Amino acid sequence: MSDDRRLDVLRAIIEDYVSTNEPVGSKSLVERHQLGVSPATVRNDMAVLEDEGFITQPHTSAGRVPTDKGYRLFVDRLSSVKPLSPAERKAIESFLGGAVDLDDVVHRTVRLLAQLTHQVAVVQYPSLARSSVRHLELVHISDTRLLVVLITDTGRVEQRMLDLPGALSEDGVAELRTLFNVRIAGSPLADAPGLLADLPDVVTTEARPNVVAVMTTVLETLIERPEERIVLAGTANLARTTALDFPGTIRPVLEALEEQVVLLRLFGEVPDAQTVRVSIGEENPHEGLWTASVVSTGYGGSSAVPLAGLGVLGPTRMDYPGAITAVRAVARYVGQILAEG
Amino acid sequence: MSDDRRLDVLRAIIEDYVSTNEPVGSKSLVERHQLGVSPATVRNDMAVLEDEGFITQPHTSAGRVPTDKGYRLFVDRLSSVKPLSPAERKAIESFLGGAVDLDDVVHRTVRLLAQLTHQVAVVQYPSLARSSVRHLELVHISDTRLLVVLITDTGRVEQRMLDLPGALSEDGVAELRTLFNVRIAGSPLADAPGLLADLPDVVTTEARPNVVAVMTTVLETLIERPEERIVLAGTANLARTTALDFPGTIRPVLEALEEQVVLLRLFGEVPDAQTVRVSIGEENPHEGLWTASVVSTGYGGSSAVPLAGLGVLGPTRMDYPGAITAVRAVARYVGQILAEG
DNA sequence: GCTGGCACTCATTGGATCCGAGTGCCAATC
DNA sequence: GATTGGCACTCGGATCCAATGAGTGCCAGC
Repeated sequence: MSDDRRLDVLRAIIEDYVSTNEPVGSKSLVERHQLGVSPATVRNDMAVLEDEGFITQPHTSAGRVPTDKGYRLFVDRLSSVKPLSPAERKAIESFLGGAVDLDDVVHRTVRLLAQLTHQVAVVQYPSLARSSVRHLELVHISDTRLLVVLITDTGRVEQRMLDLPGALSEDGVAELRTLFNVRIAGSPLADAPGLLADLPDVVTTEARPNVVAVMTTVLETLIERPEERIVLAGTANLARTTALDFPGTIRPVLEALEEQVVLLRLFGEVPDAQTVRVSIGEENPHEGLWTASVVSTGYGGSSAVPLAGLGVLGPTRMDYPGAITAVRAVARYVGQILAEG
Repeated sequence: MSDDRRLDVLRAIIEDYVSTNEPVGSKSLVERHQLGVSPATVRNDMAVLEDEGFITQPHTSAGRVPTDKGYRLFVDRLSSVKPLSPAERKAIESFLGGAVDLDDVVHRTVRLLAQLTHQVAVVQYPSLARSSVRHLELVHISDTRLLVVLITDTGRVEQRMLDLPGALSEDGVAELRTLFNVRIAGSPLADAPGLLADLPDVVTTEARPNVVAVMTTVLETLIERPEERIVLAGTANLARTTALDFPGTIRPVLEALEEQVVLLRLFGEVPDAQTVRVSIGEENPHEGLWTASVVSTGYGGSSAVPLAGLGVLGPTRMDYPGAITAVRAVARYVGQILAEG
């Protein structure tokens, strides 16, 4: 039964190709790995692997290159988990530990991921919808102007300036503040519309316009503005790749990375925080990313319902075990930090 | 006196080179422009221009390409201001007008600039140091926990969680809030340390630890964290450029753009909001940007002391008049919006 | 000072050739 | 039946060469 060896050959091909970035031939394969067979045998195995669609040759007289399907098999069945070195673990801990607020956490995370994996890193801000209200602050600017500040338990802060339809004193603002906080403080943002729905009915007619105005602003604030929700780092790593990785140019990839919609779809259904999802080449939803792979996972929140996603993106010729390990570890630490903060 | 015509020739060379991205020869020059002289005459002028270092030829039998020095002269003396089309003006106004808060303004601005100029756009967040305190909000989370929220007149919000050395009731928090706001609300952040310095001395001994704790946090918050202060867009435009623009690869440029330190230096001494600064090729401080040009200006604040900078970056082969116009116009609109909001 | 003419340069292009890495296949071997 | 050495074959890449032509510099004449 030589099925096992064929998989060994596939693994060897992928490892060599990832590290050398050159199509790998039967001879160099047996030289670099202890396969215990001759090049001719390996060639037979390679022919079968090619028939099955796991590898391909760029041109007749060249070595083999893994296909998307080959990487897929490698990731699913062949790659053993690569443990994090104590030094790396320490680096993650100390680098993320120094963060002072949510923005800082997110930015440190994305740069750390880019550095660990030498790929493009992508981190999504904790979703507003899945956070809870820590506090709603109303700041009296003038009698007809109010600053609405919404603070979530993940440390996110959203604010809006608001022109009131009627005048409101400092004390009036304080009343409003209590009115709102009693209802929504501590509750998930998603529940806010329901919790506030009856507000206009429980206040006096004259207070109503102001209450409605504040309520409208608060509810508007809950609507995500996708523009600001994703942060990138390490795009320069894309330029490190060669013509074999991205046919022609990295431009479509850079363009895809600038479209927030595309990035959001990468985290469309984030897996739970324990699972790392790998999306290879044409498995990706967006055409511009068909030459790339994405390793992503959820972080924060409960493990079943993560707060948001993070991950790395690179050429399909990627060190998957390394990327998976890094992504998982970073996600875990970020989750911890958010839970503490 | 043929000096004028020589400058006309330089202008023509730059215009052609910018639009065609190919070294321009004497023959095609006279074909595309009404210079009123023969190719031979133009050749003589070109020889002089080359002697003076304004143009160069990539190889002997090729046309001429402008040098950094040539672009410099073009920008300083030759380029007439390109007016904004009404459509563009309208687009700027409506696109920026829809912004709901500071983050939104900044992100819309950077994307707008990238789209208008087809270059990489860079926008710096309004500097904390040059803003004033609109309000300092202290939110009582528990008796030993406080959320400090600093809101500036530019709409920027910074927050910190704080563990108190001693217990503090809701009323105590309210007192503290007043204590601080009376002193610093409305004042420039830069003055805050001076305005708060006497605080520990005017409160009771038992209140002092808490006051000092809050004070420390507030002052820490004033220290800029450079990591979050700059936003990019349009990096995909870099990949659009050819081998002539960036020798070899765009990687050093992308790398420079990821180093916040480098970007901050681009705005090191922002010119006043009326002036647009152009930094060409090797005039740039960072080696990675020696093949690029930066068009930047200040925005917001008083025109003498702008709040921060914005600009675009691209190959030295850039449409300078267009970029200058776009940068100036966008800066003006953003300044207006910040002043209103 | 401008222009037409002309010899010269040299990157680019296309074609022809060689080289070699790598393959597929087959007969021999274990 | 799996493995292996041998061998013919393929074809991309490197090298060389000649032809091409865009563009130049220079000069004599207007």
